Amino acid sequence: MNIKDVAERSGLPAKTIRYYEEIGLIRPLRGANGYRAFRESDLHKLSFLGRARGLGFTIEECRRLLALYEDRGRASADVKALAEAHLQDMEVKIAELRAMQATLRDLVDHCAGDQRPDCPILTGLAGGKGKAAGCH
Amino acid sequence: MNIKDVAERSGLPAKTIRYYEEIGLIRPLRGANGYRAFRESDLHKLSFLGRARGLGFTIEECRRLLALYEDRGRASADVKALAEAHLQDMEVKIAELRAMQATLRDLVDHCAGDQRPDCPILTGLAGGKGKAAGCH
DNA sequence: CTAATCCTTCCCGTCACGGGAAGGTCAAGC
DNA sequence: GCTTGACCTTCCCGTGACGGGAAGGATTAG
Repeated sequence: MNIKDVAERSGLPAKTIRYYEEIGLIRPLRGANGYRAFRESDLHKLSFLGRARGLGFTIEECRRLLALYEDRGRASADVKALAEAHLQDMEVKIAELRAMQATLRDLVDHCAGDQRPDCPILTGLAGGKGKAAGCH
Repeated sequence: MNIKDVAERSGLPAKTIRYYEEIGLIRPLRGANGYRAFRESDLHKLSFLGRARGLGFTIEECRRLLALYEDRGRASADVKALAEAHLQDMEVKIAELRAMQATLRDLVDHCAGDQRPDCPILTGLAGGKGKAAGCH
């Protein structure tokens, strides 16, 4: 299989696949012409990576997941720990976003949104009376 | 005021302040020694930027917000539109995170998390039976 | 033979800075 | 006057996870 075939079948852009090889996530063979020659196992790994990335795992987390996936002697506890840590990361990010949202929504709700220049959003950002800061 | 003073007073790192000057968000004066000489108005802008960044606005959004802030003839509708667009962006991001969370949580809940190698998380990522993809 | 479509590597750009080197300046203490 | 230490300056590289595009070789269809 050439790169375009695995790209289509895995749903990943060719650029991404080359990048994954560059950082050592996959090691496709090479044909006599210098072209990458992907095996089914490479395609399989790429699909795995695509799904893991789609769930928000970082590349380094994906690397560990892939290592666990290939390690027949793994303990499912290790996989679960990795996944739960990631769930926790997402929880934190959501909380941050929600906090920012709440603050901004409050400012927005007090803004007339008309042709006049008076704007509680701007005075809030300028450190006016409202509680505007987004300290984490 | 030298950079360290504005850094302390604005809560922004000196590196960030230099960066903001480099991209034209602020234009502090320069002393004879080449040092940046910050006015109160510069400090004020930096605090504004710090709060806007704290609410998750991108640098370019901050640039527009600052321009609106300095434009006495602005319409509050323009500010509100910018803020509401950002609220919408956050809404989308939260929804994405929640979707990923839900999928991963489902996989995690079916994982024993013990010393055995069988792991629904890995089989899910490998494209097994479960619904694992995180297509957006 | 040509044209189109692949493939390769290489390098720069993204976003919002952080780290650190090399070197100039300033204020305090001796 | 001299040193010490805390400042300041610019410059360049690194981050994460790729995307865009150039320059050039390979393959395939007609």
